[in-house]
Amino acid sequence: MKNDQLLNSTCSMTRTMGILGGKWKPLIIWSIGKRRIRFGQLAAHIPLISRKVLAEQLKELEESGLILREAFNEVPPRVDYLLTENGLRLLPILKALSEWTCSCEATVADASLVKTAN
Amino acid sequence: MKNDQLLNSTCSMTRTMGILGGKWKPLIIWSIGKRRIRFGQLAAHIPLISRKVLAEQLKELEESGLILREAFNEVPPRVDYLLTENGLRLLPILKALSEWTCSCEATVADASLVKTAN
DNA sequence: GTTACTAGTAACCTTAAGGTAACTATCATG
DNA sequence: CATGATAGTTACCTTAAGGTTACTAGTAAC
Repeated sequence: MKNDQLLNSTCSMTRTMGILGGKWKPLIIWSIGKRRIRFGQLAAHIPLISRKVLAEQLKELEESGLILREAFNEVPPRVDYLLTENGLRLLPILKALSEWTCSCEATVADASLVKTAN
Repeated sequence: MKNDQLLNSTCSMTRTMGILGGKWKPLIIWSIGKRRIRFGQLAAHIPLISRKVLAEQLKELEESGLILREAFNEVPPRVDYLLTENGLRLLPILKALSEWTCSCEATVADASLVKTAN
């Protein structure tokens, strides 16, 4: 599946998957949050993703207009990432998502308690 | 990356990606919505996904407790899918996501209007 | 009595996604 | 004067994800 096909859909949920689909982008946006953060910090914050993939995803997020990349002309290199307006507007939604996950886990935990009680 | 690693994370956003990560699951949940829907209808509703992958994703969603599968013992076979409580609670969040996408597109459209005006 | 219909599944193959290791440049420290 | 630190990138390879085709079963319509 080419991602373009998702992006060109007339269904806005399908286009959403074209922008945010995959395993990493919401997590990266959430990890950046409201602060300015360096590449290395970000990589340390999300240890499950390799630096190569992180760099790729960041480039795509920049192209989608969700993050800004600020490179300083220093050696050793320094690059900061931060969310754009559009990226920031995603944060409360991501927060709701993560709370949803926790509440789902709570229902599962309750169910297993009941099971244990039998 | 094994999906289990995401699911076992201590970070709830990472676990969220373990549950909903990928390109299809939110779209499938959104397509089911509040109704009861047959496999074939669902496939027709999301033409970009193949039936094989759709079946796989539905199975995973069922295992995650987000959808229910009701098979009728008929020939030709009939199977209905519908959201569980946990699945239903996701709908408003997905709606917010899709509205977010539309509003992002609006800002891009505005920007190109400005550009055209120059 | 052939055909179509449905909801998958299995085998097989292709493509996308991800991982690893090596490399760059230059300044600061030991 | 060698070492380490940073933010990547490239080449190369592996793994995950997805697509295609063929197949099933029993009833209904033609």
